[in-house]
Amino acid sequence: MPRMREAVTPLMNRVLQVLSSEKVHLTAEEILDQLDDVGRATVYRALDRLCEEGIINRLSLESGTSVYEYVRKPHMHFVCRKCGKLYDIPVPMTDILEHTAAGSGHTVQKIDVTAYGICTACQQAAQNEYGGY
Amino acid sequence: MPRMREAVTPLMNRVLQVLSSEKVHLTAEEILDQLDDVGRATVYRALDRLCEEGIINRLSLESGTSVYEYVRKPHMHFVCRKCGKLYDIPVPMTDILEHTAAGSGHTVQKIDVTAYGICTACQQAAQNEYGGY
DNA sequence: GTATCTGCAAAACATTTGCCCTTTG
DNA sequence: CAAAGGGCAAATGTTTTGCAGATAC
Repeated sequence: MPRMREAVTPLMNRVLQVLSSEKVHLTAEEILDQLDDVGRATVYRALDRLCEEGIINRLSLESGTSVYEYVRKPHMHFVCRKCGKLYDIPVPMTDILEHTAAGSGHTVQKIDVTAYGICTACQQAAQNEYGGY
Repeated sequence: MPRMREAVTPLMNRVLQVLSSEKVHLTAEEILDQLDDVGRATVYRALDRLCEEGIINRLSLESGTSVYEYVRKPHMHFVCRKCGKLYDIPVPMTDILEHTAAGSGHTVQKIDVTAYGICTACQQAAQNEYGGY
């Protein structure tokens, strides 16, 4: 009988384990660093398939890199343009947005809401640097 | 007297002219194609500065490329994962999202709302291909 | 034994950098 | 002439492709 494609391969599981660690959002490179016997291509392939399966979520940031996170409750992201840190922010009306997009007749598979700006921490740092006396 | 930086350089103007053409969303490559006496780096620099000035908007798509558009009324985007086409969709509650993000104390400079899925055109094409009789 | 999973190295792609020449106030 | 704009080629960084070996049904 013909072989069939695994839903989740051993390597996909190892990637998921890395994604369960302290840091919630990881780049492909960060995941690679924690799996040093594994090749680049393999990690990228695993990430692609985990996205297809809907287990993880890829965020494409304006910096040009992508970060990956487990799929959880809908939420939006805030990216600090100074320090690059990514914050999760709960967003209550994903369903409204989904409805809006679906209203055009398109089939919506995913919605990204991402804000960019300067985070509280960087604002305070700037304050201490220039505002001190 | 010391020279000072132009707000909008001649080249930035040429880029804006290209962006005023039929197609609303253009990649850097598409803009380059229409300005064939201009170097890559120059176009990218102009695009960066136009973004800084708040005249145009950079969209970072999950395909890894960016597209640029004139800044207009707030709206969201729908990207078809099959044909890659980008649709504009009016979105009424950008202010709510902005407020949500600002609630965390961060300074919000920009909000991206992008949906991904299969567009009406591609759905119909698939229908005709497999559903015909 | 055939399709899947994986590794490695090279390729591809988008964007940025460094350097040099030109222009302008 | 000092700073800014622009061109070119090379570098950078991220992701993908091609190919070969191992594995599982």
